[in-house]
Amino acid sequence: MNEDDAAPRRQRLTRAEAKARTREQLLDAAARIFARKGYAGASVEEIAESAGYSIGALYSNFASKEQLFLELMAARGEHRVTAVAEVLGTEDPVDALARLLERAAGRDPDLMALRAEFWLYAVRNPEAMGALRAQQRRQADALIEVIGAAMERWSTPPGVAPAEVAAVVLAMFQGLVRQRRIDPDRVSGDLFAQGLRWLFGGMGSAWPGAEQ
Amino acid sequence: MNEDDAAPRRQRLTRAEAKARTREQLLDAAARIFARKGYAGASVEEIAESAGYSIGALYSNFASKEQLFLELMAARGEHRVTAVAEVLGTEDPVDALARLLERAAGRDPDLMALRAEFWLYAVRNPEAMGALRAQQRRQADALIEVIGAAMERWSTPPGVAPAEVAAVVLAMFQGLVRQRRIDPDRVSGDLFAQGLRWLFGGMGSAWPGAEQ
DNA sequence: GTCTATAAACAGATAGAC
DNA sequence: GTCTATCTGTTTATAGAC
Repeated sequence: MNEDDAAPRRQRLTRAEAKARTREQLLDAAARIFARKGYAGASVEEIAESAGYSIGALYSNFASKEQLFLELMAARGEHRVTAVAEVLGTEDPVDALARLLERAAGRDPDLMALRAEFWLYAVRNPEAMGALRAQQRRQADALIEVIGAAMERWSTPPGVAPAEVAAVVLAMFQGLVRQRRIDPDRVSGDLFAQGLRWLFGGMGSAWPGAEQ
Repeated sequence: MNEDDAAPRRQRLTRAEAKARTREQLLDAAARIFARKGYAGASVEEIAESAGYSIGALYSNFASKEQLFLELMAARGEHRVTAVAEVLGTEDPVDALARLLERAAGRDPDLMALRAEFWLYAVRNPEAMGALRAQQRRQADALIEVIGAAMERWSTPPGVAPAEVAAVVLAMFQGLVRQRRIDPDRVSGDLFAQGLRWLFGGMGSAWPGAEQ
């Protein structure tokens, strides 16, 4: 209805772009503060200040603290379209897998805390579980692709489902990262790669006493 | 100085016993509420009411909300001296191990939430990490005993440290329990036992392409 | 020892200025 | 669109009655 429709490109930013930029900055700040203080422990004032805005600006972009958190939950995980092709070119799939996940965790030190916060929130508010489930499935699917390809180009076992392997690998990884934060002396950095070797080594051989 | 010293056993409870009982009830309530609402989200009023007492009674027994939480962190984990001997008598160590941990988790549905809450608190307040570390070591040590014995009475590999195996097993278990709460359809109940079979099966065989 | 009442600080959310 | 000022409810913690 106004001239912006005819001339969307101005000197710098249109109003819509400016607002979108503000939203992104607020979401980034929210990720930071929620990770460091927790959902209940973080205040909207601190989030707004950390983004360089006021409380009013926050409420102009998000209906409530809870909706801000939910939007953050839904948005994060989109960025994690892991570089699958890169991993497949290497010789040792286990080392590559270990490096892939270590790198993903090392990129952001607050990431595991935020994930734990998401998990707790979803456990306590089941109506939000869908968002977390979608995020976990994206993560698992990316891993399934890598693992499936690695299993195929290598000493492939017959009846092993890549989806199950991916779940176990992810569980092992997340569990070890959490344990390592508590007791670094007892959980060495190589333990994940070691565990992966045990895991993949046992997939081909049958278990003595197991009929499956 | 009074007659209680001479006659500690009365009709019902001494004053000290009554206070200790109140403390225990408050700690139980705190575990419940902290697990359901989180540390910051729980109010001392709700904890006191859930225990059947008033706020005043709570502050008569604990200096602050934070000290109540810290005392809870230090106390829990004592109860978890797992029944090791029972497991060792069975034929299949993997099934036994799977049942052992599943039972430990199934006993209290709030347990994983409380553990996650402890982890987040300790990550955010490093001075409290020692208490969590002590708790994790007790848990790991109990598992090391079971695994070490199982590894010995069975197709024992030579250079595998039970402590490392225990860490990996625990990580896999905790990770799968968390994933299962998010997406039960993709993480079946048998997956943990399956993962254990892969893991132990691969410990004996060398990995193709690995020199260790 | 535990309860009631209250103090003091802080939270989430809103209204109107600019 | 964003900021300042404020309303309202809730929180931790304390003081004094019993």
